Amino acid sequence: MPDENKKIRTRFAPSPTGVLHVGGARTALFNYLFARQNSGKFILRIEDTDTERSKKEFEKDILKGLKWLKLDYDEIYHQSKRTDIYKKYLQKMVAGGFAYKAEENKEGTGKIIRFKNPNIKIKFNDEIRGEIEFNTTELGDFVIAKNEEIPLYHLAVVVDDFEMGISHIIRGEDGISNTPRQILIQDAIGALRPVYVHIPLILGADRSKLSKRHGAVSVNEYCEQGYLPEALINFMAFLGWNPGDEREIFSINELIKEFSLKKIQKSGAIFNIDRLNWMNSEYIKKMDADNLAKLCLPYLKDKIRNSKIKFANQEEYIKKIIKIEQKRINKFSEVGEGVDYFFERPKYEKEKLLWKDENDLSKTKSHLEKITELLSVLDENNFMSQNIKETVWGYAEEQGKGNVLWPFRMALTGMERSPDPFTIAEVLGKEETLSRLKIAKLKIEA
RNA sequence: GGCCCUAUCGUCUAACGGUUAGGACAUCGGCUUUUCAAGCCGAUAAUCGGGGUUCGAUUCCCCGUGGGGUCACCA
Repeated sequence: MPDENKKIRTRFAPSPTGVLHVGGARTALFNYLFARQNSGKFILRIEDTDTERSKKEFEKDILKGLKWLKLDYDEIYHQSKRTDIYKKYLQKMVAGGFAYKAEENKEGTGKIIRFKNPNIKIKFNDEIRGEIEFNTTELGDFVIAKNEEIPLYHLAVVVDDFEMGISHIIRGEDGISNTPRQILIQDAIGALRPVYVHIPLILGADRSKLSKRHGAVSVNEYCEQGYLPEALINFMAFLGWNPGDEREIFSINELIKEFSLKKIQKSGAIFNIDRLNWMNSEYIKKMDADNLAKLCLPYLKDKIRNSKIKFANQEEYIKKIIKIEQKRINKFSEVGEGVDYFFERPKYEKEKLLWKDENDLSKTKSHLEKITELLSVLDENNFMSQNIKETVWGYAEEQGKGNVLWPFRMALTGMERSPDPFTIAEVLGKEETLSRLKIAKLKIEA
C-alpha cells in the first residue's frame, strides 16, 4: 500500500516510433484514471532518445490521439531535451564505479558506457502479480549509453522516473523483464523504488502482442471512422478491468471513481472489434439528433453532392435519414451504407416486386395501384409515417401483409432489406413516393 | 532455447474454499407471412490435464501442457 500522504504521480511514456494504438492508449488511460482518482498528476513523457527512429509525425499522432480521448496530462517532457541531466548521472555512475566506459561505439562517436552488473537476485513487488524474482546474472554488463551525450532507454527511464517523482509505474506486461535492469540502475543512483503495476497486454486476433500487422492502427483512425471517444475509453477500460459487477457502460468520471488496480486482470485480452462496435452503437443511440447529424454529415457529403433527387428541404431530409440510421449504425461511417435509395431512384428487376408467396405479377400490380389510390388522398403535409401506415394497413391485412407491403417497399427501395416502407415514404415525400409506385407499375406492364 | 508472466463459454469477463458456474459481445430462434435495425424473451456455449491439501476445490500447492512476453550500441 502506498503511503497515504505520498503524492501520486503517474506517467505515460511512449516513444514516437509508431502511432498511438489501443494498447498504448489503454496504458495511458489506466495511468490517467489512477492519477485523477487520487488527485495526483498524470505526466506525458516522449521517449525520443533514439533520433533515428523517432519521428515528429508519430509524436503528433500520439498528442492528437490523447487530445481526442481527452486524456489531458499535467506535464509534458521530451527526453531529447534532457541530455544534460542524463549526462550528470552517467558521470556520477562512472565515478562511483557503478558503470564504466567500454569499447568504442558503432558510430565511432565515443565509448559506450556499460552498467557494472553486481550479479545479484532482484526481488520486486508487482501490484497485480505479487512478488517477482529475477537473477540479474544473465543480464551481463548491459549498455546504458552510447556515449555521455546519448543515453539509452533503461538509463533515461530510471533517471526520469526518479527526477519526475513518479510514484506508480503503470505499463504493459512487456515491461516486466525490463524491471530488474531498471531496479539495478535505481539502486546505483540512489533512487526510490516506485510501485510497479504491469497490466496485461492487448492481443491481436492471433493472440500476439498488438503491432502494426494486426489492426494496431492509430486511435485517430477510430476517430475518422466515426467512433466516439467516450465509447473507445469505455471499451478500453474493460479490456483487463471491470467493476466487479454487471455494469458495462461507464463515463470517464465513473471510471475515475471506480477504477481499481486490484481489479485488473492478469492475463492478456484479445481486441474484439465486435464489442467496440456494440459499445459505440450504445453511445450513438444516446446522442441527440442535432449533434448526431453534425457528426454524421461528413460521411454523407459525397452522396448528397451526387444525388439525383431534388430535395425540398435538404437539411430536414438528411436529418430524417440520419435519425433512421441512428438505431442501426455502429459508427458514423456506416451512415451512408445501404441507403442509396434516398439519393437516387432504385434499380431492380420487376420479379423482385413479387412477394415470396405470390407468383402473379398482375396481382402485385393491382396492389400497387391500390396503394397509390389510398396515398393520393393523403395531404402532403400529413404524409407522415404513422398516417401512411394507417392508410394502407387495413388493405394490407385484408390482402396479406407481405403481398402488399413487400412490393410497396421494393418499389421505394429496390432492396430486400431496408427500413419499413412507411418510414421511407415519409422521408421521400408524397410526390417521390407516388412516382416510384408508378415506375414499379410501369415496370410490370412492360 | 534461457528467463519471466499467465490459464473460466468463440471473445471480454463474474463467482469470502460450498452457486443450477452469472453477465456482456457474437451466433441462432421467437414476438413478426413487410424488411434492416431497435426492443423484449429464449437457446447454444466454459472452469486445460494430472496429482495433492480439504468433509468439499474454478478458487490453495506441485508437475505437466497451452498461450503470451522478453532476451539490441530499439523503446
